Amino acid sequence: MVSLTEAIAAPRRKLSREERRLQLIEATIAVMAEHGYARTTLGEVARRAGLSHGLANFHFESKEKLLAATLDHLSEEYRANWQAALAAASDHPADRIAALMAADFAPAICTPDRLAAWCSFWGEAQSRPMYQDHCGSNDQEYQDVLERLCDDLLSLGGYPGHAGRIARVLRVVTEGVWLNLMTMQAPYDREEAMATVWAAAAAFFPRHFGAEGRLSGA
Amino acid sequence: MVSLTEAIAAPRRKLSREERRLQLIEATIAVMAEHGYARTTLGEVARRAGLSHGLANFHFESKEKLLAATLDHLSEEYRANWQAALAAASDHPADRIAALMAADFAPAICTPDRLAAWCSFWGEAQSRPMYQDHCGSNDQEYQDVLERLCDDLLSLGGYPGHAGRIARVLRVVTEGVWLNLMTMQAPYDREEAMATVWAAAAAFFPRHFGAEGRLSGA
DNA sequence: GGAATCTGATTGAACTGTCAATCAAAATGG
DNA sequence: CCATTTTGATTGACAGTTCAATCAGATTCC
Repeated sequence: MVSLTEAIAAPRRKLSREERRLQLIEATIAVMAEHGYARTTLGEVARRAGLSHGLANFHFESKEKLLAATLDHLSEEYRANWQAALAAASDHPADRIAALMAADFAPAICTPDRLAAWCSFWGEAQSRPMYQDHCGSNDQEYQDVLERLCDDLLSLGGYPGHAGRIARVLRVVTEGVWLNLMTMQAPYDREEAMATVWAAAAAFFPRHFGAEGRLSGA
Repeated sequence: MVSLTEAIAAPRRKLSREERRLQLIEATIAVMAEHGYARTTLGEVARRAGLSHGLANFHFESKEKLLAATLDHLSEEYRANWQAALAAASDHPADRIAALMAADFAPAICTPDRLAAWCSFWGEAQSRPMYQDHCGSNDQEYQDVLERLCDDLLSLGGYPGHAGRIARVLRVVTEGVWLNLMTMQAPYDREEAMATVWAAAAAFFPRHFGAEGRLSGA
């Protein structure tokens, strides 16, 4: 017999396949951030999600596939975020570059949990082939888009320089800042992190970027 | 003194404390690079060194202390490398900055094994307090030195900009490039890696740096 | 009722840390 | 200069723990 209160208080025991998978993936991100890759166990993930550990195997077949799905989730989320930012930006290459760089620090993307999870996947040799399978093409696409935009802005602004290398610098500055946010005892805040990437952009494109980001008066 | 043949044919079963510790540390770096932090076991380290796993505990008390000693070793080696490079450079801040940046790509430091080991320590949440204890002050010292040099060069060259942020950009570019070398399927070579950091330096200090590094005609 | 979902006990493998025995080298003594 | 003793490095077996994966059975949904 199911009472009304019971039905309200207790969420459906049975969630849809996708909802349950997502719940386990989010728990995996949280556990990875707290305990690290090495100590991310199915038991801990299940406990965090309030489920039994057998369920993780039921939905993902193996721990390895759960981790792969987690990486896929992060990768897709990241890609959707920068593509949405690009879609909302104007046609001017400087605006598009600014949108791309700011997107990496969007509150939904740049959370301690997610940064830590990314770092775990980068750092763990064991996960490297998986990373390349799941993220290699996304990373390449991002790099290609950014390089093309840098090339356009170099022409438009009459700047000297090598588009590929400038794009790579802008890219690794973001990754490096992310790494700083993870490894430093007392990291600087989001504000200062963005000021750092704007400093890099301003160095290459001084008439289009300043310490606060995109210069509108150009 | 042991005879020459003896030294070559049969390595002494008994090495000095320091030699044995170093041997185990080097084996740890190799195993971390190959199997990752999560699958770095005392047994595997010992096997790599041709010793029994009990010996690792005998010399380091615990796995955790072996990993801490390994991080210490990497950290000291890194620090000695950049300090030696600085000592060999002229007084001109641009020369000193160039020396510092080139030092990170010295063949002794920038090996696949060592890069992978660094990435493992960065990525593993579990090792983060240890990293801060053992490397926090070294990282800070490097950053302070670099910032001071950037400040000097800004004044000397009459460049605009914020020394702290420029120093941070130069620093994270190197770290980001290191990360690229680890995570990319087909990474660019050392030559291109250095060209990338020179592009960053040239963006901030265009009269002192070019695509090939330090400009001598300034 | 039957399929899909979920639980928790169980199994077997792998790992860390411990310890008593062993052994090579150094120290000591004759 | 050789024999004996001592030292401490080294081994390998063992105990205790943790974990991934399995599975039989319970529960829930349609």
